[in-house]
Order: sequence, then structure tokens, then C-alpha cells
Amino acid sequence: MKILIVEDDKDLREIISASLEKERYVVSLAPDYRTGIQKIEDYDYDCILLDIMLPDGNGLDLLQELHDLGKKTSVIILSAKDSLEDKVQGLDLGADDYLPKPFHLAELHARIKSLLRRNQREGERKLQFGNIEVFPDHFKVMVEGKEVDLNRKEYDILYYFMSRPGRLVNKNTLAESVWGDHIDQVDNFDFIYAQIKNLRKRLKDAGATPELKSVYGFGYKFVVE
Amino acid sequence: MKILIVEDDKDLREIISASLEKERYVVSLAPDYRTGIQKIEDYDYDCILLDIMLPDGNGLDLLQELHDLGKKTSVIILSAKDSLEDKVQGLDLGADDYLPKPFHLAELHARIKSLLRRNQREGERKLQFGNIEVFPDHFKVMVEGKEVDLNRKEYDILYYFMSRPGRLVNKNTLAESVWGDHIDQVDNFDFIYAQIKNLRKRLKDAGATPELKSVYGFGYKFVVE
DNA sequence: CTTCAACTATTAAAATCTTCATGGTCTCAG
DNA sequence: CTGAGACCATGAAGATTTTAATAGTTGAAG
Repeated sequence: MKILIVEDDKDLREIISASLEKERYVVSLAPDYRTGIQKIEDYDYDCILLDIMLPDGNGLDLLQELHDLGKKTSVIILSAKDSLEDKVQGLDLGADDYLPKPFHLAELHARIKSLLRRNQREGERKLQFGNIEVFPDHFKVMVEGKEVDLNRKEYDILYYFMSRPGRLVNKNTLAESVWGDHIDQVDNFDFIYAQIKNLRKRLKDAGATPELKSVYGFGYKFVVE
Repeated sequence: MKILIVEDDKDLREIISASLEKERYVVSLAPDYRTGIQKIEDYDYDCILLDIMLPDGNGLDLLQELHDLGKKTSVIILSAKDSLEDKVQGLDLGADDYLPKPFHLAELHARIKSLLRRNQREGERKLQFGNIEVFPDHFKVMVEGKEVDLNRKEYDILYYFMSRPGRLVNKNTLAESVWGDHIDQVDNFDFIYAQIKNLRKRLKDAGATPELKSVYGFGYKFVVE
């Protein structure tokens, strides 16, 4: 497990570095923005600890750069400025966690561990309900071992219900979750009806056991009889 | 400004309450999940301070409930368990901030203030570049005071560039930001070319001064000559 | 200055998604 | 039990978005 520490405070850098090496991580160090960028371009890290305020630039730009390079490395932001703005912006730009200084090393270790564990599992996730399996990392749906072809919206809806089997789902919530923020308070749900209809047909044709039950005046519920 | 505190620890509840009242907030209290839900259903709050571990339920469920009720109230999670899982899940479920216990009252106040300020401004936001104005709260675009009609994807792309005027935008980044996570590493950008072409025509027809320049081998840049 | 390959633009066709019109279903009041 | 009104389902038309086919550009190598 390789970790890059981008941090200008020499003492802090060394302390973190030493503590991580003791845990058998492979650690790289960058004292400033420029060095950080360069290392990121040249190597692949499993995790980056990123200070926001660097002598020659802003850590958030580095985050953007990372994103533009298409790298999916996990990032934990370390910042003295515990401002909500920074935090929100950081998480927005794809940081995975935010740790305000000062922090305990134990805390940092815990977060790194949790993050890496989470990444590990990526690529082998699977949702299952009745005889339906959904593999979110490949946007693939299988019923009884046979692949089922769905359109994007159908997939999104199915995925949403697979994540909440048996649970009552309000139409407004569904709309917001699947269609996004453009939907505010809509006055008609025709677009939902249409997609639900298509999805039901797909599932029935594929022989799926779970069914999308309507709940009058409220929404839907995904259940297996 | 009305604030609801859902927290089972009586002492903490009273301390927070007192400190907020001193700042002239109107404060409501709920010692448990059940009471919390009920108050949320009955009243509209500007902000909710939510403990995760309650005697009769999990605060995260309350968050979900809030969402299902279609309420957009800002929520700050207060939790003793400073686990990344809880935090991520909480922010996922729409919490606006997360404050691990113990915390300073000053910190809490700062976050509340920042949150309320953010909400306040909602509804009057505007992006401007060249002679184009975008009103994100109404999905409305104006050029020289005249409204321009765009399709959703066209709007999304324009919005993206309006937020980053003059900045070089990589096609992969654009794809991921506008089309979402379904796009991973695509091998052809035909869908972008098609939409860019349409958006350019719309802007030109409307007489907009900024232009979408292609940058060979990389992406686009939104500039005014 | 050519030439070539990679990249971008353009148009039309295909696929997908939303809207519309219509008819069936559910709930509640009487 | 019945009727009225709200709610949901359905098929088809309409709009939007993506894909495919083709043509035009750009930048690098010779």
C-alpha cells in the first residue's frame, strides 16, 4: 500500500510518515504543490494525504488535477482551516475524507484503513434480491444467471430498488434520486409511470421473482411474494 | 430561525439549547427518535442538529425520513461515533455537515451560521460570462436579456463551462461531470461532439459573445475573444 | 511542403426518454 | 353499494439524446 503525503510542515510530515511506515505502508513525501503533482503523475498511490494550504499553491487544485488525469486515488484532506467551505469544496472535488488539524495519529490511521478497505471491495460488489443480481461496477443485471438488457433509466430505477428491497419508496424521492436535481416538485409523474411499466415488462420477461408493487397515493415497493 | 435539536443526552441538549437561544435562534428539543420525527412532520425548521445514536432508533433513519417527506431542511449530524462509515452514510443521505463529539460550542455556532447563510442565498444565484447569464435555480439562460431555450444536456454543458470560464476542460472530466458515473473510460466522444455542436449553434443563434473553443487532443475552453 | 494518422465536426438514422390521450383502479363519502 | 375524483397503467406520438457514417482539420514526421 503506497501513500503520498503532501504537506509543507516538515515536522508533521515526518511524524505521519514514521507512524505510517511502522504500519508497513510505503510512504512518499512531497513538501509542496509542484512536487506533489509530479509524483502523482509519475506514480500510482493507493491513498494521498493532502494539505490544503501549500507554499506554492492550493491543495484543492491538486485534487482537480488528479481528477483531470483520470486517477481514482483516494484522498484525505488535512487542513488547519476547518472551514465548512473548504470541506464541502474538497468533498465536492472528490476527496474521500476530511480531517481537521490537529488530529490524533490513531484517528488518521483508522481513516486510512477504512478507506483502503472500502476501495479493496470495489469491483466485486453485488446486490441480490430474489433471483435478481445487480453488479454495480459493470452496470450488469442477471436473472437466473442470464444477463438482462436494460436501458439506463430502467437500470437506475432497478438499482435504486435493489438497494432498498421491501422498502416503501415515495415517488418524489425516487424522482429526485434517479432523475436528479432538475426535478423539483413535479406535478405529474407520467415519466415515472412510463419507466416503471417498461421495467416491469423487462423483469417479467426475464422471469424475475421480485415485483414492483404500487402503493396507492405514495409510491412503490419492491417485494418478492 | 428555528432549530431542532434531536439529542438524548439531557445535559448536552440543554447546553446547546441555551447557547443557541442566546444567539436568538428559536430552539425546539427532542429527546428521542419518535419525538424528533413528529416535530419534523409538524413544523418546518431551518436547521436540525441530529444525534445518530438515539435510545429508540438511528438518527440516519430520521434523515431518510426527512428526505422522503420532501423536506430540504439543513441537517448537522452530531455523533460520538466518529466513524467514517457513519459520516459518509450521513452525508450521502443528505446531511449538510458532520460534527464529531466532543465539539466546541463556537464551532457548532459557526457551522450553523455558515449553513444558514448558504441556504439564504439560494434562489438568487447567477452565473455570468460575456453576455450570457445563467440562473441555476430556475434552469434559465439569458443572452442580452433575452431568454434562450436549451435542452437539458445543452444546459448541463453550458452550466459546467459557465462555472469554469476560460479554463481548459478535459473531455473525460466533462463526460463524467455532465453525464455522470455511467461513463467510465469511454473510447469515443461522439456524444460530446454532437452536443457541443448543438450548444454552439444555440449560442451563436442567440448572439452570445463567449465561444467554445476546441483544444486539439484535450477538450474545450469557454472564452470570449 | 506533403502525407498520414489522430482528432473533431456534421448530418442523418437509431435508440431512448418524456408527454399525451385514454382507460382502468382505488378510496372515500354518501 | 355506488359514484366521483384522485391515482395509476398503457400504448403511441413527440422530443431528446446517442450512435453511426462520412467528411473535414490539425499537428507531427519526413
